Order: sequence, then structure tokens, then C-alpha cells
Amino acid sequence: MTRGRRRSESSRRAILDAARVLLLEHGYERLTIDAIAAQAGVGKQTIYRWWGSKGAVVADAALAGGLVPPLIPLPDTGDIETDLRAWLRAWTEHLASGVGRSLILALTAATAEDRAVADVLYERFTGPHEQLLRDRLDSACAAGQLGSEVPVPTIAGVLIGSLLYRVLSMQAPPTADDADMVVRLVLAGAA
Amino acid sequence: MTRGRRRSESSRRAILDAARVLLLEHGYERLTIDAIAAQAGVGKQTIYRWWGSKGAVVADAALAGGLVPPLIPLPDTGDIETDLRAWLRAWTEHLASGVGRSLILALTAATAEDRAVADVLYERFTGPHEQLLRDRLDSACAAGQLGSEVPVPTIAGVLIGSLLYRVLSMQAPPTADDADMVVRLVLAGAA
DNA sequence: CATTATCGAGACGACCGGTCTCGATGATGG
DNA sequence: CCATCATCGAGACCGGTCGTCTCGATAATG
Repeated sequence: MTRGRRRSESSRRAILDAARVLLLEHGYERLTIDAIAAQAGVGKQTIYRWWGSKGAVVADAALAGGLVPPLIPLPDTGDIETDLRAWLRAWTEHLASGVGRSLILALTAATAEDRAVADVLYERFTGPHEQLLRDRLDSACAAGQLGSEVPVPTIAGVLIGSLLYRVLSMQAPPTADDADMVVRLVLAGAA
Repeated sequence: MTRGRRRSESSRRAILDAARVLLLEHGYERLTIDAIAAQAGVGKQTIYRWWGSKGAVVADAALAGGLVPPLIPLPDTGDIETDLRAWLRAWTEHLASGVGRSLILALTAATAEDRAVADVLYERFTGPHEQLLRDRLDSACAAGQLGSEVPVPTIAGVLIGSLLYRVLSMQAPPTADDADMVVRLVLAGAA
């Protein structure tokens, strides 16, 4: 079918791995394409042949590159408060670590700087997490654990936003107690 | 007392004004020191003599440079719901405009990229707004309009976070209805 | 008037993003 | 087995930016 050499899978992985490592090591602004190419043992053209910009590489590295922003599970035990608490606690724990914090900061910088990158990240990262939350909230709604007059999107946005603010304010990282209080506040309002 | 020429106040203002204008015009990442110097009719050294980095100029421009992130007032009518609604509505209106959005995105990018800038911005921008919110919530607490079991810092963080997330998610900008729902949700939980 | 610090202007080196070229490598079709 | 062709690693190259440095001019002090 297609003539010529095929795309090297090992180079692809090396590039994404290198980008991820260097991103966490030095942050988004200090990350350079040359450094990625050198670390990956790859020519720069090999990067630009498959990705359009530095932001695109970073976005892909953060997502396809591995589990670094781990898929925080949102269990369904039947009790919405227990489940939300577990989810938010797992997130706070992740964000309290240096790695999780660095990654979110890098992704936020990329989002705020580049609209195209922002769209990719929302589509493949933020969006899915928000959807996960909405689905669980919907099922809780159907189970009668939530008043039906409170819009699910608002609740999801408030939960995610409270996390985001704690990270971006760069003050003390969020704690498990904070997470519990946010859940209690939100669920009390939505009951 | 001090010998030699004094610092030019007009140059200082010109620099901050130029930085603010160019920031809103092109965004943080496209903002260049050369452009600021040219627009202000100023030598680059005059910028670097008084500010240490691009981030420092931007932070100062956004804050001391004028009222661009306007001091959103938080009235005290005695009814906390009315006041919070007014405050959050004013913010959503500001963030729905191109100018407000651009500015918050620029400040967020600067925050996520540079720790020193983040500290300045928290101290002089985010912190005061959060404190404003906390003070009003405290007074509502004292007036018996809020249950005392939900901590005020959590409420303030949730309110600010929900705004921040709406802006950073880069989807539809927040609306007045969203603001009202957030206030209702939070106050119902804190009552 | 001599001294001193800032001024506007711009040259300069270092660095980075992105493009281009090069010879080598590997996969396909004949 | 061989010609073709896309990708490979490597690196030269360009345009632009940051931050430093130098220059003569200007303003404020003693």
C-alpha cells in the first residue's frame, strides 16, 4: 500500500517521554524543542513532522504520553457523598505532590497562552473529567440523592474550580480536609 | 540628598500603560519588551532598570497601571445572598468581556509560569479579592445568616474557583444565570 | 560648574521556535 | 535483487526575543 519507510513508533514514544520528563523537570516555559529532541535522541524535524507546535507536543505528551495525569476514578457505591469525597481526596493528594502540581501548572500555562492547545486539552483532559463528574451526579440525581432543581453542570464546575483555584493561588496545597468541606458544602446545597 | 537625575514618573506611567495596552491587545505570550519600550517611547534599559523581568512588568502593569482589573465592589446590604449575587454577576460580566478575559488569562499564564510573579499577584490581586469575600462572609456569619459549621475560606475558594474554571476552560464564558446558580448552591449549603 | 544618576536609543550575544537540507535507513513494489 | 520513496538523525539556518551593555544627552545636586 504505502511506499517508503514507516513512522518510527520508538521515536514517537521517546519524544513524548522526553517532553513529559522535561516538562515536569523545568516547567512549560523552560521547555525547549531542542532539549526534547536531544533527550529523545531524535532530529527536530521528526518532531515537527508529526506535531505542529511546541504546545501540541506538550498537550500530547501530557495525555497520550502516559498516565501522568492519572485517571482519577470516580466510584459508584450508591452514596454520592462517599464517591465525591473519594474523588476529590484523590485529586487533592495528586495535586499536593510535586509532580501533579507541576503538570497542572504547565497545562494551565499552555491553556492560557495558546487557544488551540486549550481546545485540545479541554477535549481530551478537562472535558472527560468534567463529564465523569456530571455522569455520576446525574445518576445520583436519578437515585433521588440530589434535588432536581440544582443544575449538575454548576456543581461539577464548582468542584473542579475549587481544586483549580487552590493550585493556582500557589498558597498552601489543598488537603483532604479541604476536599471534605467542599463536598459537604456543595452537597448540602444540592440536597 | 540624592545626587543625579531622578526617576522619570512619566516614563514609568508610559511603560505601565503600554504594557497594559499591548497585553490586552496581543496576550501575554506575544507581549515583548521591545514592543513595550517602543510603544512607551522609552529605552529598554529604563524598563530593566526598574523591573526584573517581563513577568514583573506585567504584574505591575495589571495592578498599579490602573483599574483594569476593576475593584469589583462587594456591597453590604445586610442580605448576604443579594450581595454575593451582585458581586459574582459583576465579575461574570467583566469576564465575559474580551478585555477582562484577556487580562485574567494573561495573569493566569504569568502565575503558572513564574513563581515570583505568582506571589506578587496573589499578594496584590487575588489575595485582596479573596479577603474582601471572606470579610463579607464573616459579617454574614456574625449576623446569623450562615451556619457556622462550614468554614468561610472554603466558601470563598469555591466562589472564586468556579469563576476561574469557567474562564480557563475556554468554553462558553460565564453568564449571570451561572452566577446566580453558584450563589444559590453555595448559600444553600452554608445556611 | 563639576558630579552623578537616569534618560532614549540601539548594538550585541545568547537562546529558542520553526524551516530547510543532507546523507542514511528501512519498507515496498516490480 | 533493485529502484523508489517516506522517514530517520543531525545540524545549518533564519527571524525574533530576552537581557546586557554602551553611547551621548539630560536633569538634579553640591
